Amino acid sequence: MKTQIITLLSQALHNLDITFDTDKIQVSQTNDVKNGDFACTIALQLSKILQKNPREIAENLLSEIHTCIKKSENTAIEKIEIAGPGFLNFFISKQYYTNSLQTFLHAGENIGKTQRLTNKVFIAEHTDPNLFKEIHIGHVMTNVIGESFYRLAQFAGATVKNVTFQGDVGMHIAKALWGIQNIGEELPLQKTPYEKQKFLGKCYVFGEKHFSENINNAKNEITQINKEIYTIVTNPESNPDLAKIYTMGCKWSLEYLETIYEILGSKFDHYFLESSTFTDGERIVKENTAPKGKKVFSQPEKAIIFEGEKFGYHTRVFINSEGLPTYEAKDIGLFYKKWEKYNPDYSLTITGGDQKEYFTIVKEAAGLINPEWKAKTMHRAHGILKLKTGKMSSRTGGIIRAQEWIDEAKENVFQKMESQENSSLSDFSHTEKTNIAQNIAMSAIKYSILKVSAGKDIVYDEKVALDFSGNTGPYLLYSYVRANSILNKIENLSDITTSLSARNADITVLEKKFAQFESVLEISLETLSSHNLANYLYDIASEFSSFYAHTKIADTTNPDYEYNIAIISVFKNIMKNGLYCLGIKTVENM
RNA sequence: GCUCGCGUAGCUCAGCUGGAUAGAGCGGCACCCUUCUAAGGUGAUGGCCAUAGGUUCGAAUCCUAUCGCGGGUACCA
Repeated sequence: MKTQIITLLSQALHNLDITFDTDKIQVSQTNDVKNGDFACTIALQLSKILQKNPREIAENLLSEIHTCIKKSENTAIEKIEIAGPGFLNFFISKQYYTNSLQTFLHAGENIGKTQRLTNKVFIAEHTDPNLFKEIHIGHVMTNVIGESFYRLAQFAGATVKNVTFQGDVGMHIAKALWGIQNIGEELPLQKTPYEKQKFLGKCYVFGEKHFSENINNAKNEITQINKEIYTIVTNPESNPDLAKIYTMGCKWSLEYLETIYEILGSKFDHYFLESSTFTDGERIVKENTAPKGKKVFSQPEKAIIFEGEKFGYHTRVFINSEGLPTYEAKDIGLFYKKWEKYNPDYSLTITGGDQKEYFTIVKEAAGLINPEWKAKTMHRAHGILKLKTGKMSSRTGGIIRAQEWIDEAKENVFQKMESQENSSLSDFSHTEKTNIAQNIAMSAIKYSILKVSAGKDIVYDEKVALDFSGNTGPYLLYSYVRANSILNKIENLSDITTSLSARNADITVLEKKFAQFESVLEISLETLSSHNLANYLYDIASEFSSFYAHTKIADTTNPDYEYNIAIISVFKNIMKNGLYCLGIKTVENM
């Protein structure tokens, strides 16, 4: 409809011999019924250029628009008014809304899916845990944001690849290995994957503490272990004892990670490991180091560096003075691997905000090696999930484990479910209720992350996990459950909604918002801001709740019965697909 | 120091390619279950949009400066 109005306006402008760039015509959907359905500021924009009173311009435009409408036999626009300083307010006919509702209904469960990125390969890299270390709430944040973009790209028709880059070599591993050797505790061989992971995390913290405070010569020993790890991955025989605990630890971590990915709802197409990228990274960096090669990097002393100052950034080390590749070189290796494996059109990486400049610099260097790497890579830095005490760090052990956060939320939801009166869940088994509780808890966690614009810090306090009313994930799920519950009671649903006649009562705000769904999905992906989608879904859930409270929907005596059912049906599909794009799984009962 | 980002209601945040009276949620106040799930709905209250200038018919939005907070700043990731 918006484009129709713009076409109409540009036609009218043309007829009046006014030159104005069509792209600059501003038409927006209004929030207040009295301002019509769409408003245009064209007369205000023109007043500067034409040196005329905006209302006068609006009058002239209006009569020309009417002429154009008559010629084109356009019936969708019912009325146009001039308001305020010179707004043109367009009122749309009921029949138009009936037709579009019918279209949305026809789209069914595919509503929101487009072909925009067909034949494009889109990689989403996120979560990026370090083996041996604990998975904390910061990882959840990266995961939730990344998963959302993965799904948005999927809805846009792209060939999507969900990947993660796991750190299995480097100082953190050395610290953990040293910790295992020196902590003086028995290995939890018979324990659960979670207990094993906790043990590894504890060893890491132990090693880190001894390293940073250099207790018992730990610094030298750990540095030595770090060097050996790089050898072990290609030749385990170089240090069989160390290789044994290294392999064991990696296995434990990977096993546990699978369980947490399962809970988070992420399925990865590929797991990149640092151990398999550092060789390529190292090679490529050396090939491009002055005096030979492309001279991307230089080696003024022992370390190989990238002089970022030339690009307005700062210098970063790619291969350290020990001759070992840093994370920077591993990332170069990752660029290489991604292109070798997928040759993506879009390669998105999600990290914390503290890596914003780091990533920009590595991307800059990568672009000098292969321009495509830079051109097709996007980076979304998100804020830090902070404790009130400050930035959380797994180095110091001051972390909140992802598992604990989720378990706590799940337990809270379960309690809430049990305390509900008139619960529809009374016949459900404990397992079924637990599953529902988990979905609701995850919706609360995911939505609390996605509803604010990525890039901003989230200050975590206990309430985040406890908050289930208002602008929250459970509120959205609840609206879905209520809509679903109504539709389940309708027997001949498809018969009712095949051919609608115009609504007798006024057009609802809810159905006006349906038309925005597709563009919200598009904007969310293009601007890498899922909070647009999150806020949109809250908006329609809120409209739905109000509609629900004021209208008896399943009332067959209501002349708008069929129309109302159609609205609810479309709402349900939009909510389901919208939540899917946020990585939130719907529940049928709660 | 340099550099990037942020500062909107008591709290947490939307709104920022300039447009009609700056919007939500939470908390507090007053109502609503003889209607499909009250994890809900309705109403009232709550704002020098950090500060000071500038551009403009029009600024929370753009520009400049100041203050406050945070990230980054050579061998961590």
